[in-house]
Order: sequence, then C-alpha cells, then structure tokens
Amino acid sequence: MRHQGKRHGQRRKAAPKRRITGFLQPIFLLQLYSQDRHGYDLLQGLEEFISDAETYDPSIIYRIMREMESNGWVNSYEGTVSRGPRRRMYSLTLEGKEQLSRWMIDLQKTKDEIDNLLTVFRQQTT
Amino acid sequence: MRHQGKRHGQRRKAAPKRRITGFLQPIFLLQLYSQDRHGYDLLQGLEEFISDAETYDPSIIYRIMREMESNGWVNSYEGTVSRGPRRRMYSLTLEGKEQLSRWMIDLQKTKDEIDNLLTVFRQQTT
DNA sequence: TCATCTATTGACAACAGGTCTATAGATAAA
DNA sequence: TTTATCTATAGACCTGTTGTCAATAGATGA
Repeated sequence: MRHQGKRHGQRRKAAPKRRITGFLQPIFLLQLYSQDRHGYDLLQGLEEFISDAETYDPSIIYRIMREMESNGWVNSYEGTVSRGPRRRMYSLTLEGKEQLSRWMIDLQKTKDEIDNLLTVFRQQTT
Repeated sequence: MRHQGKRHGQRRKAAPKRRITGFLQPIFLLQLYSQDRHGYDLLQGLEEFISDAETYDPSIIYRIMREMESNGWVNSYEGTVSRGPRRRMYSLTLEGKEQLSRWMIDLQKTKDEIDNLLTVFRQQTT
C-alpha cells in the first residue's frame, strides 16, 4: 500500500515545543472519563485542551496509551466494526481515575508556580 | 582534593519531577533583572519560585547559564575576589530581557491551558 | 487505479535535564 | 596538621519524554 501524501506533498507544521512534561496523559484520561474512545478520537479531542493540537503526530497517542495501559490506568479492546480501518478502544480504569486526580493536584501546583513567577516578573518590570 | 561528603554521608533527596520544560531559564533570567549574580546565588534564589528547590543539583545552573550565554541572553565575567572559591558573575543582556518577556507570554498561555484542563476536570467529576 | 480520509503500529532520533565525578578556596573542628 | 564543611564551578555520562518518520490498513471518492 502506498504511503499517504502527508510526507510527500504537505509538510506537517512543526510540532509545538513541549511545555509541560506529561500533559497529554491527563488530557487523554479525562477524555475517557465519560466514555470509551478510540485512539484517533482522543487525538481529535486534544484541540479542546491544547492550541496547535493539529500539529501533533497521531503516533504519539498510541505510544502514550500503550504506556498508560501497562501502568493499569486504561484498558483497551478491539472496537466494534465500523466503516474504515480497525479501531482500538480505550477505557479508563479505577486506577486511572485515581492517577488522573493526582495529576490534577500536581497541575494545580504547577499553575501556582507559574502564577508566582508571572507576578514577580510584573513587579520587577514596572 | 577529597570529594564532598554529600555523596557518602547524606543522600540528596530525589529531584522533583520536571513539570514545565524550560522553567528554570526564565527564573534565572528574572533574578538577573535587578542585579548581576553568580551561579550559586541564582541557584539559592530558586527557592522563591520552586518548591523542593534544594533538591536541585548545582551543576544544572552552570549548564543552563552556559547555554543562555551562547544564545546571547546573558554575559558572564570573573567575579571580584571574595572569600572562598572563585565566582562567575552573570548579567542580563538586552536580548535576554526580550527573551524573558517572550517566555512570560508563553507561560501565561501554559497557565491558561492548565486552568482550562482543571476546569473541565471539575465539571466532569462532580 | 490513485488520492484522501480515518486509524494504528513501531523504530529511530532528538532534546531537556538528572546524576555523578572532580576540583577549588576559606574557615572551623578534630 | 589534617579533616570536615561550606561556598562555588565545570563537565561527562545517563535517563526519560517526546518528536519524526516509515509502514500499514479499510472505505470512499475522483
């Protein structure tokens, strides 16, 4: 099968610089909170959380999900037959929910640190 | 010269997980905004911005400053003679100030992204 | 048949930073 | 005098996360 034109005709916009280490993981887990989803769908959902989401290469989702599955935070299974290629569905485990909560606490701290830095910056530069 | 007891007697607490990529750089630049400082001093100043700052290994500051100097964001020079070992002083360049401002804009965006994620999380889990 | 879109897998490469070794000057303690 | 401690710097090796690219697949449209 021929490979897709993506690599020959259209050049993908350079991926955004990493900002927060491990930011995609909680985003994906949160998307699974209300319902199971397949990989590509999770990737589509990124745009609600990250600017320039369309610059992410799809392969990243599958690696991340594989790692999270090995950690017991998600389970995966073959999706029901749909039009087009096979789908791999992901569901959130109880451990995954707990881990998500831990990440949220962590992110709140991170946010506070940024806030502090911004505050000091504004004080010093005015 | 004998190496310091740090590695034999006291075990350094494991460094905190990285949260924000490139978070130390703006912190160091901001500390140089009001006055030149030497490396170790910049490291001490970290505690105002980062919890667990004391877990950072001092060597990190010098690598980061070296990189920033090669980018033209800081200049360094031999410090005046002081008690104890030699000191390397760092000063902020005009380019450094501009870069710092860019980082602040970036960090504001990052903070907003976290905020959004936290908001969605709270909505979905209550 | 080829192009495009949806969809997944995996290996190699790159990057940021963590860890550990080494060194040095001054002072205090043994 | 020697050793311990604190302040201070430099560098190499290692690790963890993620970016990039290649490959593949089913369905539909051109």
